[in-house]
Amino acid sequence: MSTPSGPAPGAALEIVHLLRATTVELGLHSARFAHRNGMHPTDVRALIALMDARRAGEEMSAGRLGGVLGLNSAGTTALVDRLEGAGLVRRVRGERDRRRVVIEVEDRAVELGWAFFGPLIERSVELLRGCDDHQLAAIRDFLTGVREAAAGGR
Amino acid sequence: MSTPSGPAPGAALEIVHLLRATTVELGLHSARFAHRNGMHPTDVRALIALMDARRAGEEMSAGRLGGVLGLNSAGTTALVDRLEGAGLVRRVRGERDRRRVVIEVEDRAVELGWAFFGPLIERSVELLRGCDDHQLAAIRDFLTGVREAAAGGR
DNA sequence: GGCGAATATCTTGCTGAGCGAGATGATAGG
DNA sequence: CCTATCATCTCGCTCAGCAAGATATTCGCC
Repeated sequence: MSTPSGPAPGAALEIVHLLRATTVELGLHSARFAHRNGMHPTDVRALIALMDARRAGEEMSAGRLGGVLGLNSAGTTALVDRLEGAGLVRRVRGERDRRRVVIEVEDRAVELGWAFFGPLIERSVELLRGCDDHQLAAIRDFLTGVREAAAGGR
Repeated sequence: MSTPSGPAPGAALEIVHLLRATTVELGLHSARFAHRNGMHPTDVRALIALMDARRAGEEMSAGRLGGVLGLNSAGTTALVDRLEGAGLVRRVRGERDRRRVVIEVEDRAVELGWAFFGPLIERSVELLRGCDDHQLAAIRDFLTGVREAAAGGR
């Protein structure tokens, strides 16, 4: 009994382990989605980044997409070729700056993603429905803290 | 007003989004670890699986490792060749069944992993230190539920 | 005990994602 | 206009992972 506020000694480590296991499982879930649609993990990451940008109301150019995913220009071109060939995105020449190529997601990709990830999202929301403000704040603070710690590791 | 106990309408969705962002950030963190040590993402996943097995007191054979990672036998052999060449694991012929090859992690790999992931783990534990039992239970139940939902998607 | 089926790993040859270097097309500054 | 710069694409290559088959070991059956 040396921890003044900690309720159980190994409980925290157990939760850290559980977060890692959850991360792994979500990764496998994405991999299944990719495999089932003849895609690669990078393609799924690209679609997620594109949809995030769209939700934020931002344009995503080819170069920026490559930067987010850590690809060089050649790999980015090949990626967009794959996605465009699969009918999931389209290239649109930049209006203001005609050097740029803006990548837009087709509705089909959004539907595809929602059909696969929708149930998981709904289930997650349902899991949170039984929580009070105090508990939601704890979950939010924990995830935010871990995310910042992981990002802070340079 | 349709949610009887839900405290805020969009708060749940926000947390789901936050979990995904955290997952992405943890993946990037692993990728940095891999890149910094001249490894590939699969190599890191393999080391994690090996250390998990060791902590659970189980032996990890080459075939089982490949199964966990979703590789076929050829890819598994190449993976173990890489890790062995880097001095991170060693092959040990099975004692009871001499067809098997048991993969054991070298101490060096454990130290390497701890040096990189240790601070993140410690920070996570610290984040949980301020939580009471009620909040810890909420975090645990949420993560467990999401993990099961992701795994349940076949 | 010995023989054939089953099991675990390794070898060979190939496909394709991603990298480095450089070409092509578009814009801005003098 | 002419050059420097920027965004993207093309070419040639490397290497992770797959499919198929070779090799070594064990187990069941007679």
